[in-house]
Amino acid sequence: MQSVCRVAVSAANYAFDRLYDYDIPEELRGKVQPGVRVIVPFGKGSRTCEAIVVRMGCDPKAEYARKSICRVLDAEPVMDAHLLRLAAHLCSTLFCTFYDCARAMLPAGLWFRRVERYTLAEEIPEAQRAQLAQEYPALSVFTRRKRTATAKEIAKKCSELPAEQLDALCTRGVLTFSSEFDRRVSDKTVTMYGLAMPDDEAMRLAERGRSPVRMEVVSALMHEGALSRHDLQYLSGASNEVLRAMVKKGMLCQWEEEAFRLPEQEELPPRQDFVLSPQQQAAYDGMEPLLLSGHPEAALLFGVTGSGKTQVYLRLIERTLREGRSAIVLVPEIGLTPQLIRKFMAQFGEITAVLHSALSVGERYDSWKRIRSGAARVIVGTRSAVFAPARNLGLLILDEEQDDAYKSENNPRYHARDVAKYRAMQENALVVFGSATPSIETFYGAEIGKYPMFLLRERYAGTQLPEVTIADMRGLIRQGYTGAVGPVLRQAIDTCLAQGHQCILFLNRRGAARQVVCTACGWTPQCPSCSVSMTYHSVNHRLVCHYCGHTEPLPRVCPSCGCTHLKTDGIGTQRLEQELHELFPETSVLRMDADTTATKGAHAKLLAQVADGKADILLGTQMVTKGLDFDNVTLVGIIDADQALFAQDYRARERTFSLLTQVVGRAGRRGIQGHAVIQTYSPENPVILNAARQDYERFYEEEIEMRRALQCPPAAQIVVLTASAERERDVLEALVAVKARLESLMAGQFADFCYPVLGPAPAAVVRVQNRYRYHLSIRCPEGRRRRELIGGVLREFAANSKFRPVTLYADINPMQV
DNA sequence: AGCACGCCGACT
DNA sequence: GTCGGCGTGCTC
Repeated sequence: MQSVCRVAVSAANYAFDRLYDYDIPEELRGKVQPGVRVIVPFGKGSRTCEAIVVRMGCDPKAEYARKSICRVLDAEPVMDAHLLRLAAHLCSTLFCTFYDCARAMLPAGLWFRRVERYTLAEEIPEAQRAQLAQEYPALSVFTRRKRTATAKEIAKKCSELPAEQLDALCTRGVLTFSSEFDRRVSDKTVTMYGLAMPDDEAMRLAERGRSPVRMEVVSALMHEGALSRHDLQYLSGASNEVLRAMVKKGMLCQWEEEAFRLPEQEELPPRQDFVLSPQQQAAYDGMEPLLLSGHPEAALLFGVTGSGKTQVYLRLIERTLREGRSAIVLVPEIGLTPQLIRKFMAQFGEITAVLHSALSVGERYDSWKRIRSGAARVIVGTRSAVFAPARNLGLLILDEEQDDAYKSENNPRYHARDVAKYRAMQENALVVFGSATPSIETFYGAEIGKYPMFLLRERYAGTQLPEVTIADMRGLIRQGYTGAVGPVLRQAIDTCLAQGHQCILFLNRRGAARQVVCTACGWTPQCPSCSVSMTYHSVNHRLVCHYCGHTEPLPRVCPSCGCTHLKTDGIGTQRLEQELHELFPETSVLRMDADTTATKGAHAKLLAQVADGKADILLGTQMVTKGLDFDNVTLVGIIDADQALFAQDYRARERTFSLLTQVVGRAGRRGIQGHAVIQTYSPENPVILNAARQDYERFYEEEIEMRRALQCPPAAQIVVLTASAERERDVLEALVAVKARLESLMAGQFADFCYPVLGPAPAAVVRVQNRYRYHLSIRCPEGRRRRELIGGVLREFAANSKFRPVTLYADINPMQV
């Protein structure tokens, strides 16, 4: 039996993240194996530290004294050989530590200990408790006020856990037992607040106390009736303390409510048999041999919006399952709707597992365990589900593969597409990239013959593509139109409503992006900790920073000149909602954006209202673009198509094209000719024209030329090194030093890997949460030399205490530069 | 990161 | 003489 092993420690930072050798004490020999987590002494002071066993054995020419493993945390591995290799591959290509990868790959539930709690039943009065305590001394831990205690607390007070007493008390109904994770990221319940007295009385009380915050709380609750803690704090700006005090004063009442749950226990619709259309069947027939080939494959399923890609996925998954293998389906965060989950649940029943950020830590952990055990073999989830410990993986599907949500913005800054390709290669699986508007990278791969491509050109059930009108918005203001809805769109809405149909209006901007400007001196409110101006939210009359979430009330007078005329400018969904109420007073408008869907379950409720025909106009941001199939929606309006084009990064055109194409595709689903109106100030822009024609190939041809000229992906990869610190000078000094180091290495040792280093340049938003951010960028190909050069420089940097206040990280092809 | 070691100034 | 300031270096 092996007596030594090599581990990756959690305490390591990038400068000293390598494998460390440890002795395995005799009594732990059988328990230590690759993939289990252990506790080891580490560093000068031999502090205890968590680590993961990466392999057995040790460095043969090691001449140092080894320390010994203290404890083994897992009975069975939490990472199999494939995932261990994947983690090693990711940390070398993405320049992060092994534990950064492990934390991304494993469910949060593994990192927190379970807490076992005993609670004194409500109907037990204090006197009875005291009496029972004579028979059961364990009850002396509880008092009139302390009615719940953890197993640890009880064990401490009683010198040892009186398990028999506690069991007996539980069976007698005196105590109840619960076992939960001690730090839960998202709970199954949310705390709700409501007024505990009549509205006017509460308001009078708040006024008498001369407390503006309390008045805000009362008025918010007067409007909404009841609100979750999160929403109430957002609307009123009240702190936890204020709310607690108001509950204590008897102004508010507080209760727990069930939070958003995925429809797991809900009755599932019966499994539907479906027949593939000829083109779907052709795509399936093309991919089936790839699935069964027994070696790694990748394919692009290029299907226009509404062509029924999902049916092809379902058939491929069925086939995978028949081979005894499992399948992972990834969807962008925004695409994972209850409707989609229900579809998979109905088809595959209890072997389906869902991995999604709305799950509580416990639920996520349970899903993960079911996958690891092999009980769940169809995994549907968002980005991080690409790491699901699927047994015998046969198929990986990335739906809407061009979506930005597949790229992680935190360490490890991976792209799910690349991880999927790597996993497929290692585990001999098939990857299917599905999209109506493939990313330029993927389509390029298909063009050069790297991936076979399968087409779905017709929309399901012969639905025609909508007729598209481009509405030129130039010069309208001069003609007296000040609103967001121009005459062409207005006419189209009228026609649509007159026919008894519904319409969707899409505004590519968040909630209430209204800039505040002082009409006298031009002052605009800035976030105190970020270099962006704050926007005005009319629901709560507050200014909000979209980068750090800071909010403050809208000042009555301009703090700069004292003028009382502050103009709240711009168009947000809220303002547009008002405008629509004025234009179409008889119709019901439903708004769907980050604000109205903030409360749990709100999203599903809104969708149900549209499906039931209770709303004539659905108005929203990004979230209305995907996955919504409503038979009665015949008109789609895009308020401001140019919005996404303004961003200067290389992906702006692609994002705009994809967004417009998808939104346009929402109109007219079944048998009815749909209509789309695109409002724009640049009606000759080729991206907009191509999107209106739904002409992907033409867009691609123009875009790939642009990417070649600008040396952007897929023509080249961009490595961006970002430095941040509280002092701007530190950031710049550090980056100048890093740039000099890179250049000197590329002049010498790395003469074979020499590329221009650009920068330092300020990040798109220079200051976020009081930290300044600048970056360097290098366009260079991936490979061993890049890993050595960038990895070496980052390691040197992390080891250099001179740069202590500055953090530096690398990002490959970041979403926004 | 976090801890020990080490080499100089202010102190009971 | 020693206590403690933080610069330097290492982590199996």
